[in-house]
Amino acid sequence: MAMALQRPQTKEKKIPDQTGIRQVAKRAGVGIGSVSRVFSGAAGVSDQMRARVLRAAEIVGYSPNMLAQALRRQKTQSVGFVVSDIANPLVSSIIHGAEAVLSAAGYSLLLTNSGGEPAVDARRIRLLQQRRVDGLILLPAVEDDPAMLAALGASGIPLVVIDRSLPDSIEARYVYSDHYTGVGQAARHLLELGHRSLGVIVGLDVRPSRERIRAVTDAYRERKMKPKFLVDAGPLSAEHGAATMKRWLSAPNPPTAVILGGNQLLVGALETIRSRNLRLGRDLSLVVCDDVPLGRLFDPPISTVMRDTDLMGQTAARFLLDAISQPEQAASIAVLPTWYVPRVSCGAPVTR
Amino acid sequence: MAMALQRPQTKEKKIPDQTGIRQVAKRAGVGIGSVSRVFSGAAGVSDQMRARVLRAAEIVGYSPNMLAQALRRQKTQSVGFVVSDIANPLVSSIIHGAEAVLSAAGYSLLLTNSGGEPAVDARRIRLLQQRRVDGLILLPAVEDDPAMLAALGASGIPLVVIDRSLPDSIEARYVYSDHYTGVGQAARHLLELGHRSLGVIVGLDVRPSRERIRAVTDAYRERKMKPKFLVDAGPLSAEHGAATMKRWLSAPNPPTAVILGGNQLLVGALETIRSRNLRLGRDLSLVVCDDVPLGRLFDPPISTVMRDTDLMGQTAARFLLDAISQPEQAASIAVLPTWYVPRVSCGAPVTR
DNA sequence: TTGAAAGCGATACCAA
DNA sequence: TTGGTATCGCTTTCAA
Repeated sequence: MAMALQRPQTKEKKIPDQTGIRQVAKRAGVGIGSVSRVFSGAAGVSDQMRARVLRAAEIVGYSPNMLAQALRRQKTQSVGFVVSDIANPLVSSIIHGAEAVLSAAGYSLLLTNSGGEPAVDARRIRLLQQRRVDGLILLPAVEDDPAMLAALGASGIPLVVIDRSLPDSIEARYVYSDHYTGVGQAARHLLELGHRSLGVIVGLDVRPSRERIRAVTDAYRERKMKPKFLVDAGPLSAEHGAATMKRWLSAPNPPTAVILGGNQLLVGALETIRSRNLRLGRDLSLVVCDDVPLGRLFDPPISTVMRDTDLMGQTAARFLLDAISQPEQAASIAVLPTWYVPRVSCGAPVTR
Repeated sequence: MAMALQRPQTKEKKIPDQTGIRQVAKRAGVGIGSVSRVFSGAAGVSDQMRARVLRAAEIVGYSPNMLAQALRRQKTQSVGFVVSDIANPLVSSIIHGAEAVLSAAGYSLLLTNSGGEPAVDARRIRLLQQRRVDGLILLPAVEDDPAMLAALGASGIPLVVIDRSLPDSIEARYVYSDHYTGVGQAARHLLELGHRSLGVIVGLDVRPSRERIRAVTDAYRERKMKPKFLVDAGPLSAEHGAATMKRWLSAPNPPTAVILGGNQLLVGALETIRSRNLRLGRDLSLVVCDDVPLGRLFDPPISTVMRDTDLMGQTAARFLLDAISQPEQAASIAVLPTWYVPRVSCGAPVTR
C-alpha cells in the first residue's frame, strides 16, 4: 500500500508565529474557511460572523498574505512591465500612465529595465513569467530577438506591446504612436520652406524608425520629388546626436534641415550646432520628435513632433486589463496621434 | 479522534495541467524532493540525477513557480518602491539606479506611484506589505503622515528612505542628498555678486526644503548679514514656478536673484521671466536645483545645483540589500554630494 | 451559513 | 544521495 503511516498524534502542532488565517480562526473560535470568506468579501456570511472575524483579525493584526492568495487563485494581480530605459522621461511618462490605470484596477506593477539589451529583455520576460504575472507590457529594444520571441511564444500570457511590431506568430495587442503623421507634417513643412536635402536620425530598425522614414519619403513623393535624404540609424543618445550632426555638417552637401527621431538626440545635436556657430532656423532647420521641457523656451524655440505619452501608458494598461479579463477576444491595435508644432527652429534655407 | 477518514485510494488523482514540480518528478521517475534540489542548486545531487531531472523538465517545459517558492521560503526576492511621481525625470533616474542594483542581486521591483498623496503612500505601503516584499524603498510626499508612519511601524520590514527624514520611532536607513552644500555655494555666489534680496522656492516641509533654507540662511550669516530673503513653499511644479515668480516680480521689492528648489519649476519661472522681458543674469539671476537637459545650452546657460540621482538609487538599493541580509546591523545614513555649477544666468544685480 | 479537508507548487526535515 | 511527508497561507468544494 502506498499510504504512509500516519504521523503520531502528538497534538503539539507548533504554533506559527506568523499571523495567518488560522490564528484568526482560532482567536475567533470559527472555521478557517469563514475567515477567508470574510476577507475575500464572499457572499453568505452572517453579520455576526463578519464582526467576530474582523475583531479577531484586528486583535492579532492580521492582513491577508497575497502570495498565498495568488498561489491558490492562480492569479497574482500583478503585471510585468519591461522597458529598455526607465530613465528616459518619455518612458517614465508611459509608465506613469500605465501605473495609474493598473493600480486603480488593483494590479501591482513589476518594473524591469533591460538597458536596451535584447538578451536582457528576454531574461526579464522569463523572470516575470516565473513570477506568474497576469500580463505583460513590453517596450523592448528590438522587435526580432529570437530569445525574446521564444520566451513570449512559450507562454500564453496576455501581452501588450508599445511602439514595436512583433511577428504575427506572437499574440499581442499593440499601442502605437502615429509617427507617420507627425513626422509627415514636419517633413512637408520643411519641404515647403524650400529645403531639399533633409537629414533624419532614427533609432534601430523598429516601427517608429520605419514610420518616420516612410513619412519623409512620402512627403518628397507628394511633391513629385525624388526622396533623396540622409538617414542615420543609431542609438538615440545625445552622444550619437552630436556625432551624427558633426559628420553631416562636415560632409560636402550637408542637409539644410534635420529631423531628430528622439529627444535625447537634441542635446547632442544642439551642442554641435552651437560649436559651429550656426543659427537655428537660418543656417539649419531642426525638428525634434517628442517634447523636451525647455524646447519651446529655447532660443530659438524648437519645432517638435508631440505625442501624449501618459495616454500611451494608460492605453497599454487598459488593453492589458482587457486581455486579462477576455483572453479570447480579438487582439487589437490602438494608434495614438502625434502632431507637429512648428517653431522658429525651422526656417527657409539660405542659398549658398 | 481528530484524524479524518482517509480519501479512498481512487488512484485517479487528477493530473493538473500546470507543469509543476511533480510532473517533472513523475516524468523523470524520481522523487519530488530531488527535482527541488536540482532547481534550487542544493548540494548533494548526483550528476545523473541532475541530468535526468533537467531532461524531464526540458520535456515538460518546467520552470519553477516563484510564488510557491516565496510562500514556502518566506522570501519573495522582491522589493517595493513607493515614489510620489514616477514621471519626474529625477525620480525615474533614481529608480533606474535602484533597479540596476536590485535586479543584479536577483530582486524584482514593485513600483507604485502615490501622486504626492500621503494617504496613497500609506495604502501602497500596506499593499506592498501584503505582497510580502522583502524590503521597501520610500520617496514619500511628506514626512509625518500618521497613516504612513503607522503602516511603517507595524511591520519590521527593512526600510530605506530617500531624501526624507522620518521620526526616530521608525527604523530605517537613509539616503540623503547634501542639499545644504550645493545650495550654500549658490547662495554665497549670489551674495558675492552683490545680491541682497534672494528668493527661494522650496517644496513642502521635507528635508531638502529645510536644508536649502538653512543653507541660504547660513550664507547670509557668514557675511554677517541678516538673513532676509523670500521663501515660498509650494508644489514644485511649472505652474507654481510661474505663479510665484509673477507674484514676486510684481511686489514692491522684488528679489534680484532666485533659487528654484526643483527642476520642474524652471519652465514656469522662465515663462514669467520671458513674458516680462527680463534678461537672465542681468535683470534677474537664477539658479535651479537639479539638472535640466537643455539648461547649459539655454540662452543664457542656467546655473545649476547638480547631484547624481542614479547614484542615489543605487545607494538606496544597496542599503536595502544590506538591511535585508543583516537586519540587526545598525541603521545607516548616506549623504551624497550636490555641487553648484555657476553659469551666465547669475550675474551682478543692476542697481535700480 | 458554517466547518473540514483537499489542494495550489514549492521547501526541508527525516528516515532510509 | 534519495524519497516521503508536512507545511507555507490561502481558496474552494463538499457536507452538515
